[in-house]
Amino acid sequence: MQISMKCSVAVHCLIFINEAKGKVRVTSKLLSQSTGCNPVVIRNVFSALKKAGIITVARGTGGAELCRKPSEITLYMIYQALEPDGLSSLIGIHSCEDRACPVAQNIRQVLQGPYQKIEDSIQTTMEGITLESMIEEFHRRVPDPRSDAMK
Amino acid sequence: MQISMKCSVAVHCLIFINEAKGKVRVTSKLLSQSTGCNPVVIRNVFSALKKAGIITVARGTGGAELCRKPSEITLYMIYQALEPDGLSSLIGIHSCEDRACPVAQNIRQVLQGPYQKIEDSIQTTMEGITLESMIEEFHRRVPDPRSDAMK
DNA sequence: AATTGATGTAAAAAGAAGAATTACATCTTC
DNA sequence: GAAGATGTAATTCTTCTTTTTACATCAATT
Repeated sequence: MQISMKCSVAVHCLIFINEAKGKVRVTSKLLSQSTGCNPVVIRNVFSALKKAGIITVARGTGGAELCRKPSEITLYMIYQALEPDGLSSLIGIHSCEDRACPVAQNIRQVLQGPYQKIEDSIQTTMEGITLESMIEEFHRRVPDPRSDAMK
Repeated sequence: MQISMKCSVAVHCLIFINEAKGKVRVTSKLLSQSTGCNPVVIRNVFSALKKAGIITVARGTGGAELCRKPSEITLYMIYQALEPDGLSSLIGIHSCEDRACPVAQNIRQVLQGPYQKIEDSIQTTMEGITLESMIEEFHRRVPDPRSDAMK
């Protein structure tokens, strides 16, 4: 399983929610139009982000809002929210433990250390990337008319 | 696309080839029995490792051998040999550039930096893992009767 | 309280990607 | 030339991801 589109869709949603703050009510329909995904996909992303304590979603009336500061939301939090199995789902090992060959019987154990190192390095890198930094990058490309950046 | 079984199968093959050196001729059939994969899968792995200059395979008579020292073979080399598209295939971004929304138009660019960082960290970690270290780990679990480890 | 427009989920369907297999050409040694 | 291997294209089989359908629930408005 790759670091899938779900993750990039989630970042898309979060940036959108941040930009829309105080302007428009962010519904799953609105975001489905912006992302090109089905509204159900957005709602599932919402559901995951909500469970992770990243956003709140109003029932009935609708509308999503961040419930943390962008500087406190890391890419790793977002990824973990969407992928219940975490990074270990990123790596696959063939199964052959039941074979007579000693290599077959031990390959999983031999690979475990190296693969753990890879997962750890991904996690560390992801933890160093905040939503805030991505929003800043976005504003570098699309200056906010309200902000001082235009002066 | 995940860091797939192909990669773990390749490491399996390389350790096997190293262990078999001077003892038995390593054919695709033999490794298919050890790994549980179809011989064609093994031959495809062989083909990729051969192109990467990691092993040589004798035609006609058969038999694979390492053509580098295990200390010179990194996990990244192995991975790259098997995945032509490299690490970028590990991460997916939804496509929505054609939409009117400014977030949609820029999300790809915004994510590019962060995702590049992740790929770089994976590469660095993989480059630090050698076949030699994995063989050592294997021997810690299955002492080689020929080696001094048994004395 | 009925309507409207939204969320929350389960479940089915469609599509894409990975892996296994078949088939056959080619090669080397005996 | 027979036997046993590799090399590779092409097909089939599976599995996973993604999309879509369907419907229950909810909150504000009329």
